[in-house]
Amino acid sequence: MAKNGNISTSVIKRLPRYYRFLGELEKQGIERISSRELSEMMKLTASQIRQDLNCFGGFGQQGYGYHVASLRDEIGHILGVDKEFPTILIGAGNLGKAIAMHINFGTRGCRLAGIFDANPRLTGETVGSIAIRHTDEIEEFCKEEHPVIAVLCIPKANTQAIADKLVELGIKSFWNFSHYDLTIDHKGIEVENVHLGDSLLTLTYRTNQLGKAEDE
Amino acid sequence: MAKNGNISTSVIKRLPRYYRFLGELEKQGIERISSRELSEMMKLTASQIRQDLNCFGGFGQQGYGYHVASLRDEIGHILGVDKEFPTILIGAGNLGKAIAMHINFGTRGCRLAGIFDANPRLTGETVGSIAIRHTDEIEEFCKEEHPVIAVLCIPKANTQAIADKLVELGIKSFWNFSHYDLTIDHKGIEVENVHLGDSLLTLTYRTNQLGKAEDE
DNA sequence: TAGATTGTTAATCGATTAACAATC
DNA sequence: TAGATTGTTAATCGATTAACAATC
Repeated sequence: MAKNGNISTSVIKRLPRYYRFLGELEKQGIERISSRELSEMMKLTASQIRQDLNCFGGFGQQGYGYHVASLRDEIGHILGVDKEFPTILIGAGNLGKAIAMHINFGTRGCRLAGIFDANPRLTGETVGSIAIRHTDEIEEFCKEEHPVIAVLCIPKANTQAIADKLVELGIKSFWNFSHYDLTIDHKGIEVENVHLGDSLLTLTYRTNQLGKAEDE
Repeated sequence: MAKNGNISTSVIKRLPRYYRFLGELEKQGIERISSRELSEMMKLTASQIRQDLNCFGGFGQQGYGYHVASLRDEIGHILGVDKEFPTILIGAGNLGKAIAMHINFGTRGCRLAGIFDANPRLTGETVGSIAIRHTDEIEEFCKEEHPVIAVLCIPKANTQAIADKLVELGIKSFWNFSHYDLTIDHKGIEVENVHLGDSLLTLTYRTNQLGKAEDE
């Protein structure tokens, strides 16, 4: 299997969604599904599903379809849900705490190993079962625990500097929630910028368009 | 101006980013910028920028470029930042509170008018300056205040039912954070699904690929 | 075997990039 | 005017969809 290699990002971005839908199907006790049935559930074309899955290998069987449980396992494995990338979160404000509590890192190949904040008043406070450390301790922590992923929930002014520092300390991937477009020029570093504000603005745009259509 | 109409979603999704970068430039006191300069900052092509902006009108001037402040204003207007869509947020758990506190609704064409939670113990507690109401009050609230946008920070099991109810109460647009793919079949309803877990999972995938490349 | 449904190739569609005439 | 840079058309590229032979 896994004739992996250069998969387009369009495909990659659909994989977690397949994974979720297959999880639901499995939970409902459904054993097999055809690309056509799945396409109706997910509101995309059967062709696209078959095309996407075939980037990684022939997971289906002619005349039968796909075995839900094993397809889900395959996709999970491709995504890396069976990994345990040590992960740190920087910035334990409203958003940082919420991300720490709300996201199940464990089911997504990550292990949340440490939380840091520059505010000494937060030091020692716990989020879930994890104590907040002061940011001064990041360096030592990285040398001991070798985290690979950093979640950034910090003000935009500090983001680039902190990220550069973290790269030196061995961080390979950033999940960036600050209102700043993080770019790292070193290669071998991955960045996922989440811009919640941008997401809301596109909804505002579409809401506004609804009103205009009415007027015609 | 505004030869608006059927703009592709690829373009729409880039608009908030243009808006942010132009805001930064304006803050730095930069008056004019060419598509080439902007393309270098934003890491996309000058051609794409000119193409994108021309969907809406000729905002530039040959031989000069674009006037930063007025281009920003134009894009802001297109996005609808000058609107005040009344917005309600349902689910005042970790994530709901964080969204309420962390997102500046006002600068994005929205006015956060109410926060609701099913847990009566939260009723009366304030988030920012807004008191949490019990979900039983949503109906009355909608009849009085006519909110247009709903932010859903609720468990996936309830999402579809609550959304359907809200459509009846006049909500036009959903910003959905639940781990559920909300689809509304009524037309004239907009949905923006935010799947933070999916976002993390694509980062896990890429992090995993980094390790593999090393082995070659 | 016959029916169903995949894997895969070919056709279409849309988005991005390149090029250049228009024009400030 | 000459130089710069847009607006816009044409060319390219990539992603999606359609079609169908392979095969379970």
